Amino acid sequence: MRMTVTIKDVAKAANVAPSTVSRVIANSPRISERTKEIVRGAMKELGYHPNFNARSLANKSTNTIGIVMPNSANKTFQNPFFPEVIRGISSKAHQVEYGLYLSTGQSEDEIFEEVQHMVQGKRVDGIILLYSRVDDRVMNYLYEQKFPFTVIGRPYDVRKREITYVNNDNYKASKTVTEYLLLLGHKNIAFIGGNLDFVVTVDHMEGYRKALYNAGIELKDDYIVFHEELQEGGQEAVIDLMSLSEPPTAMIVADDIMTFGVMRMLSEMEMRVPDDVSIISFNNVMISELSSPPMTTVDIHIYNLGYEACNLLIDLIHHPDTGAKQVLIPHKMIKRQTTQKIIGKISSSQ
Amino acid sequence: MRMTVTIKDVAKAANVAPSTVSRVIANSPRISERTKEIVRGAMKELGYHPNFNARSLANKSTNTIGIVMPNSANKTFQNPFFPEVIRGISSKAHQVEYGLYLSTGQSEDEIFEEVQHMVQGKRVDGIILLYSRVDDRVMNYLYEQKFPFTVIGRPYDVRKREITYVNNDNYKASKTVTEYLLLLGHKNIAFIGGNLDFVVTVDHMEGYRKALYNAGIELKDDYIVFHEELQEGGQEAVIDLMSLSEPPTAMIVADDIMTFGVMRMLSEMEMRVPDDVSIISFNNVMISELSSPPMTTVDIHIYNLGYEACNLLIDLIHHPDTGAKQVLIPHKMIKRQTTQKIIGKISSSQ
DNA sequence: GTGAAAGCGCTAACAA
DNA sequence: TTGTTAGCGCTTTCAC
Repeated sequence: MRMTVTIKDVAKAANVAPSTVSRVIANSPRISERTKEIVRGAMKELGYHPNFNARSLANKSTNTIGIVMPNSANKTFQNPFFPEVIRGISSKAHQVEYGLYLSTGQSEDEIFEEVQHMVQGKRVDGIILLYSRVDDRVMNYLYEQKFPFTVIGRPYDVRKREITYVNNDNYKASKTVTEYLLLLGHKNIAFIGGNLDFVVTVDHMEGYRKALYNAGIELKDDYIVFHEELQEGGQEAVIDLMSLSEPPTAMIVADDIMTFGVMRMLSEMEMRVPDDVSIISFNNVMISELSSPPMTTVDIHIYNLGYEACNLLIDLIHHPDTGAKQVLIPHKMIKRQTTQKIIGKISSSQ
Repeated sequence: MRMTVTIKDVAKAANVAPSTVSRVIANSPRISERTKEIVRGAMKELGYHPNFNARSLANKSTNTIGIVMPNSANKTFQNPFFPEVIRGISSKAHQVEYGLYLSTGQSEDEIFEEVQHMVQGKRVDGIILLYSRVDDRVMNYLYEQKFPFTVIGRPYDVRKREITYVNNDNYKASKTVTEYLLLLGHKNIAFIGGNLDFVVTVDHMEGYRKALYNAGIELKDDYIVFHEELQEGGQEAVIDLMSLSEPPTAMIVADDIMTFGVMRMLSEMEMRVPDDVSIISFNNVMISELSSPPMTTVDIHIYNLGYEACNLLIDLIHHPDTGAKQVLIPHKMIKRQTTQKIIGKISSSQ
């Protein structure tokens, strides 16, 4: 294999000093156009490419950002949500010529250790957390280290204003969606949430409660279920809910993929959607429109979440001393065909 | 912010030479347990973490592998296939303490340029290509550079044996699936393939042709359609196919996600699956079992594809001079409920 | 506008 | 078993 060509080789070939070559790479204005051309010529001729690690070492900056995903041991990760956020992140990162480094840990401990390595080993300049957990160890660590990071989702605790994040107004979205169902005449509305450790689940819950409260409808514990697993979760939830003496006529589901499970189980039980049960869920991932019937869901603009998170992070890296920022990505309810007025149905009480 | 603690600081604190500390990090057997302990103590005390870039520079190895995805501009990337391969890759990578670096390019040109940077800039030790395209520029480049890389899918051309890859026997899978449909009595079998630039599509096609040929059934061009887009693609394909004077009674679909589109459109046309049309597709991504009815599909063991690709790559990096290897991941048809015997010509019974 | 030289933090010969 | 020292390839003062 041919030897690597370094800055020195180029310098020799162009008859200049290594430092000059370095300046040409950085396109320093203090170098004359003439020598720039000569040097560039030599670089081309020799097939020179700057060594990334050498630059990073001298520079103390890597031009790469770390992406930390929730523990991929469970199936959470299979959610098309992730490719889509990453697509958003990628897009911004590519614009500013930053690279992406991915966490590989499968358990919480592994991830934590990995993040420490990224940070202390100076492997990345900043980190994006693709999730927000209640009292998350990784987030706390990053915060204490004052390492640049942004979160997709909102921090649960009081440091809200000291942490840079991008989020949807999940509380509001959930509230609206509940109100919508209420307007359609539903009174027995179930809530199928994700893992309660995630802040988004908490927010969804609160929105749901508030809407029911405002409408003067009593909260039924039986109508509220949480499930971690996306596929089985949805299915189990349906079994539980439909076994109740007064089964719900509408369901709010935390995640589109879960909705597939919900609809699947419902159809197995020969319940029709939306005739027997109305459903609204969240996210609007690509395949959401491909359910039969296509699902009504809240588009949270996943791509934008990723893009903006990256944008904020880049800012933070360049200007570490400006305060933390928070960005809210607007959501939008996409009405498709899993919701319907409750008219004929006599099964409702009160 | 506190100064970074380096190997020298540790050396001083432990009263040894920097090189000794370095050897302790590498856990060299030539260092006595006693000094190892002392040094480790000092490391802990000072909160030492090795600088990744410095190591890489001195080492000429980065312990990270690059993942190159197809251009994420189009929706291909949203396929849950990708999180799942990456999960497989992650898993192996984490075992051997390798990091993952992700391509961010959106177009073919951008990706090509990026790969060059990764390779020439020594940013990664090896690369995994998550797709195999006919006559792919990136693959050709890597091949010429003799840079360690593995492909998920098979190279199209004659260099088959000189390139390390992991693949399914897509030809065979497609042939089997076609034969199965034939056995169920179907004669009008359509094929809905992906982008013909991808080798997998070619292989699927060939398997389908071969099975029909063996059965003495003439190939109808009208029954063969290709679509790039997963969602719209499936739907458009159905429109075309069902408009034929003799519409197919069975369909082989390149991808589970596409099948969702296919089923969606079919249900819109009030065609029932499997009563009116049987469907088999490929991949068995997580949500495949959540279609209504759950789809029959070929499980290609996506996770294993990723895991094995990473495994091969690590091997290649450590032993660049052993020849190229090829690994075939077995597939398995998962019979669910979208296939059925064709009994009466008129969709009947039940 | 350009060059010389001192690092960035670590590894690996070569010595001892 | 451990220390000395010369790099790895680049950036960046400080001179000129």
